[in-house]
Amino acid sequence: MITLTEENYIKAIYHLGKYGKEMVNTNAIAEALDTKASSVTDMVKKLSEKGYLNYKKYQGVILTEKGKDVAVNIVRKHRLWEVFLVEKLNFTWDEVHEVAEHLEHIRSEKLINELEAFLEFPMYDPHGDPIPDRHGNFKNIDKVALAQSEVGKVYTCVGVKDTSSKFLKYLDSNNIGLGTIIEVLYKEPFDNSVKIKLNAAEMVVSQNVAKNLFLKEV
Amino acid sequence: MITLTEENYIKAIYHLGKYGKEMVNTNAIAEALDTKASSVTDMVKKLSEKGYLNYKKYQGVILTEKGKDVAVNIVRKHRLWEVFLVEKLNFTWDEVHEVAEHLEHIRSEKLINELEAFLEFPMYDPHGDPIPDRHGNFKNIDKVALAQSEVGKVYTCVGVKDTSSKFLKYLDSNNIGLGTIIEVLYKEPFDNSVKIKLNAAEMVVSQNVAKNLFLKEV
DNA sequence: ATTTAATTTTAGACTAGTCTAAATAATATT
DNA sequence: AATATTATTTAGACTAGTCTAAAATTAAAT
Ligand SMILES: [Mn+2]
Ligand SMILES: [Mn+2]
Ligand SMILES: [Mn+2]
Ligand SMILES: [Mn+2]
Repeated sequence: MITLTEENYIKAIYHLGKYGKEMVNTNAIAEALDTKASSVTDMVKKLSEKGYLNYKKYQGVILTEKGKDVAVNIVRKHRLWEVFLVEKLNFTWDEVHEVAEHLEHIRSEKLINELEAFLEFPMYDPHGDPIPDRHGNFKNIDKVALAQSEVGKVYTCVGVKDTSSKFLKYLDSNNIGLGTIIEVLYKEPFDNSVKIKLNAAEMVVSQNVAKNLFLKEV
Repeated sequence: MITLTEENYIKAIYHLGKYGKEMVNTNAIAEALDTKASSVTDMVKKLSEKGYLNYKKYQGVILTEKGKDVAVNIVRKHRLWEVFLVEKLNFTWDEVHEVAEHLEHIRSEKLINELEAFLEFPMYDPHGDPIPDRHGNFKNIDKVALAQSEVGKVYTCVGVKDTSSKFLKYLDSNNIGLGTIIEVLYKEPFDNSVKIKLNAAEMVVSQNVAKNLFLKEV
């Protein structure tokens, strides 16, 4: 039996370690889950004993295959619920995360597979993140942050890194969303801000924004 | 803050006490929640302190208005999710209860109100039970158990008392469901079994079945 | 190579919820 | 009315998860 709390730890470790590929240290987990480092130490010991990850004292943890399977399954549920909320229940992309955080823990194979079919097997969630299929397979779209884009080229917005309500509302208020066409006009070396063209208008976004907006060449 | 466990206790007490109108004793709660009487005592003390019910030692508990509000809201969520599972996700009426038991605890006003609208404001759940509106109002249909029906009259099946998978599958295998027309042919005094006519065929059902099937005169 | 700082772990305590076993109260039976 | 039975509560212990404060380890800076 796996608990809701254990699932949250495993998912956090999965994301912090780039899909479970890198080691993750204690403080990073504590930060992500808004808890204390000592609590994390206790939990990773337990998760290690249960076979979800490998733990070396003072070194950090890395997910096992078993741990990655759990993580991917939760991510799958999280993203499918997000699609449901936006497509069927009139949620906006800045409202879904909090609710999906709870729905992702509902345990029913039939529920999630039927939900997926009901939504007609969506490939991406409302933030542009890929949705794993029932076998845990998914492909990452090759995308580049606006901060790493090239001046003069034209891109489509395909995702966001920061999924906080604040950031998403900022994008909304500037008419930036998935599918928006963006031309990179100029990069200011002084503060790394970027001048872009969208909907025939020009605007300047900060480095912070440029780092959290993912694009794909058209 | 109210916990998931507290919600389950309050809902159980609500059902055991006929919509929170009657006192409920410790053992009944323990039985319903598959827990021990001593655990119940601890919990009702806490729920009493939190104002969800009135507790008198050795006497039992009865829900306060605050407690009833919580209960009705959980029942609302439970039944709306059941409708969703049957109407949209191809669940059968014997599969929904277990999953709804978890979904009912997801806390989001917007979620449940949008879900209700998405389902086009259903009046009844898949077992014929009424769904409270967002203000907690609902009306009980006037129904009678097959065991209390009158010989010679014709009824429609409008609900079930026992919602266990076993009972519902029994009904399925005999082609009895909500809306089924049933004529009461004969009541056997010896064992209180009932002979009925449905779909032009005759069959005999046990007292146990007769007590758990709700009908309405046509 | 020491000292300092940052990170991580341990030790001990706390809450929520549960259990068993013993004690108490209420009810039923003689 | 006294006794036996049942229902309920108390006492003490346990697990999951968390915290603070102190100890131990690792990494950084002299
Ligand atoms: Mn979560
Ligand atoms: Mn998302
Ligand atoms: Mn429940
Ligand atoms: Mn139901």
